[in-house]
Amino acid sequence: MNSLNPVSFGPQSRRIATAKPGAVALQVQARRKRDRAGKQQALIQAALRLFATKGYEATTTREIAASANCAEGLIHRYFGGKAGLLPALVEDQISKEVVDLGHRVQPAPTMEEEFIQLVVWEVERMWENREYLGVFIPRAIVDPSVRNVLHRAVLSIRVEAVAKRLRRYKGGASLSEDELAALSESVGVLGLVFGFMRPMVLGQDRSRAKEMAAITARMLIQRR
Amino acid sequence: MNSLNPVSFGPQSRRIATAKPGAVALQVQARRKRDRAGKQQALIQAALRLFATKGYEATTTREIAASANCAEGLIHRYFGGKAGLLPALVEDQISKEVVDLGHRVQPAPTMEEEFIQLVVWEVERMWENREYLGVFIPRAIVDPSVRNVLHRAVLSIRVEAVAKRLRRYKGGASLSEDELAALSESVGVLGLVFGFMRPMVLGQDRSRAKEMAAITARMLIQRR
Amino acid sequence: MNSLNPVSFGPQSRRIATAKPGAVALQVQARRKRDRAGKQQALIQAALRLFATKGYEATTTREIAASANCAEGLIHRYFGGKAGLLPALVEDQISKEVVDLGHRVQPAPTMEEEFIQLVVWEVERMWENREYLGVFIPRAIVDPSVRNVLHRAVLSIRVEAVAKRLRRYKGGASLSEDELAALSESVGVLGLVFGFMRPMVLGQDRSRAKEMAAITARMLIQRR
Amino acid sequence: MNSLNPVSFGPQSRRIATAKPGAVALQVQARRKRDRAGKQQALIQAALRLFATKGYEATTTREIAASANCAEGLIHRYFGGKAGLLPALVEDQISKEVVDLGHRVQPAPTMEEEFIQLVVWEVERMWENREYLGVFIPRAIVDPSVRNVLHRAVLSIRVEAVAKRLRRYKGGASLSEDELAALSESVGVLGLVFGFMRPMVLGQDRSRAKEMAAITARMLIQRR
DNA sequence: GATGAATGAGCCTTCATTCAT
DNA sequence: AATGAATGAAGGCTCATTCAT
Repeated sequence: MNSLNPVSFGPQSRRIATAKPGAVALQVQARRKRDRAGKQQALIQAALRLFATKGYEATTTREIAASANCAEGLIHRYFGGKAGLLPALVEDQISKEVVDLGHRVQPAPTMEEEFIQLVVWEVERMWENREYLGVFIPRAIVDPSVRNVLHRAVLSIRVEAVAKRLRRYKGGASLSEDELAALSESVGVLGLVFGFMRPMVLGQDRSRAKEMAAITARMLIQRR
Repeated sequence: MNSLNPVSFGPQSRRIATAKPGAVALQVQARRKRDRAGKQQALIQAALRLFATKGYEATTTREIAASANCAEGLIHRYFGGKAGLLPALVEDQISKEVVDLGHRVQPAPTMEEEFIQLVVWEVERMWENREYLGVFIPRAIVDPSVRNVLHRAVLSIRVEAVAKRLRRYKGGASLSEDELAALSESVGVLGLVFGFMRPMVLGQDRSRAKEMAAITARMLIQRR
Repeated sequence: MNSLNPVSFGPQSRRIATAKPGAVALQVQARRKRDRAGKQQALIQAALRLFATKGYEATTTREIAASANCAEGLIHRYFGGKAGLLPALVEDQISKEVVDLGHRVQPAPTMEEEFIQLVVWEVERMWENREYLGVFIPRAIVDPSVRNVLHRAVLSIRVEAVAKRLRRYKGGASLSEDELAALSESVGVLGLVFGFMRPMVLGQDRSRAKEMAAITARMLIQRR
Repeated sequence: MNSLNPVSFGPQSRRIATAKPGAVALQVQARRKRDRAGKQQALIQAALRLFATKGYEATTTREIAASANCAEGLIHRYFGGKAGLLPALVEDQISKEVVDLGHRVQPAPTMEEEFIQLVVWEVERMWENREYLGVFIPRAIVDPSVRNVLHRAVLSIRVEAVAKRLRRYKGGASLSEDELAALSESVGVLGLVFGFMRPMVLGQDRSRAKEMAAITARMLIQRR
């Protein structure tokens, strides 16, 4: 079908191929590798960072692509557009949340200590997840459907695990069910407040926030 | 919203034809009211509502102007642009925050009750201010310089007032200075968490959030 | 509200105003005049020309705006987007189609001559309207709803007027109603074919096309 | 579409798992069939249909490839890009246009009848080729170099054949050379107008268009 | 001073084309 | 040779800002 072109249609090609002539061999090698999973992860990570740093709306797809070192079009191919990155972020976060409480934090000898160490651990976790929280808290404020996602991610899944751990202690017997529930929820609440809100929203020094978390936890649990 | 908008006619009807020709001058004045303060307030209120509802970036100056029933250009004339509405919002909020704790909440008979009532009151206050918080929490996450504003608005100004009120009680003698400070701060923290975060960010039912606030407050303050 | 800005929010303005400093006075004067009707017409004319020259899809809003010497945004403000220019084009054409047959073409002495002169006139009209036809014929092929518009514009409105003029002649008595109708329609058909299709679609020389139109018209009307 | 696609399985089922391991090679061949001519035809047909239905610009190479059930890249390999499909379409059309007038339409007893039957036949032909016309008429409007192609395809090649057939009749003696030429051309013109323009561009009912074609043809040829 | 029409930079998205596999 | 993942230029459109009225 090559030479059969007796019918000439004037200048056809409107998009002229870019030459990109002097490209360094290494660069050329770096570009155009087929690594779907890798690119997706890179885009998700870049989006997370940028959304957290500048806000969702203020972040451009151009920036995300540049930061992920891949083409802008992939955002649309993989995630259906900028908006599709948000669910993808959630997915990604969930898939990484395999780490169980029990596997990481050894039970403490007393309930008081147990509670405090759970709070401290949770504060740390929230800090680690500050980028996710920084992206989704603003969205939750504006979009009710995001609130549930956040509620589950931040509180629900923790509460029962914490309650179970606290129930093991004899001292727990003196706690009403309501109080136990309140304590269990407090772990998440204190984690959120002192791990994320204080340093990221209210600008408090992080080590001070951690101290305050411990003090408050102690006050909640200690009885005379 | 005090001295302004003295002539409220419901949805400000514009351009109602009048027969009297001598009324023209007055009409023109009515249409192009020289009511700078009023327009400013209207813009601020409209911006607050819209920013809170849709987010700062997603809100257009057109919408704000339309909602405030005045010209888009005024946003730039009065506030120097869309971004200038944010400091104006803060100013406005501060100017309204003249209401003092003492004038509204009568001291309770016991420190326990006092603490709980302060917390409950604070929860209510945060809920009332949910629009401001909904605007500035997302901005604080993204802009460190906003964090201080928020810290002061949410916590600092309260802490000392609360501490003073708690110190009046003899029972307070058994509290260390650290504990007293922690309690004082807790008022703001619990207010923020149960008054704003729970209902507006985590989607929890508001009455349930209030209950939880009271339970947690009691646990913090009650000792056997 | 000027000096009250004690709360500084870091760098706010993201879009920096363009200076456009050395602009010539004349240019400055040329720009930014308020002339809604004029701009609309300019856009419509520019769109018509470009759509006719390059095709609807191949024409960019950027080009249209540049060609009309106004801002791209106006296309969306006035016409609701690129697609809105098409109905606007039709409107515009209709509003200009006030010229009536009778006011322009004097009746000829015989029906034969009358018919021929009507055809010749119609050929001319179609050539004058070649830009509109060049825009809407391709769209009609693709969008059935456009066909009716075109049908009316090209044929319907003419047929009755032509029939009326032909009926005046005694010689017309020898024509059946069917034949009269066919002749009336033929005016539009011949106009379209020899005024537009031949020169613009089949690349025939225009003067040759006009000759052919006259010959064909004569054959249709002349009887031995 | 003759010799190709010899193994048609309805909607070509891809990747049906087979137990036989020895069939792998055959399967692979089936999936990546080395059927260049077939793929080319499939692409051309798909392009023709889509271009005719949605317009050239509005059709994406993705769609074409999907519709032809082969890879997007082939469009570039075989035709040098999207634009290359247009000449290929013309080629393809020409190669199919081997059918001669004489082989299909038997001469009529009188010249009048002959002329009318040729027109009717041409109307039918244009309708059959409406997809090609729908693709190339819009292009001809925009690209002068296409007009010649279309002129030849629609008119030139017919005229001489028609003239030859009409000359056979004695009645034809009474026609001037000019009139004969005009009649010969009229066959193509009437075909184009009533076979394609009327139904596809002006939205007229096709059977009505055919009637009109016959009436007009009769008027052209019949003399008293 | 107030208005809102006009501006145009920059956004998200599409899609022809390239090229590693 | 065939595939389709990756690319990125360019498109339509939005909207903060400017400025003639």
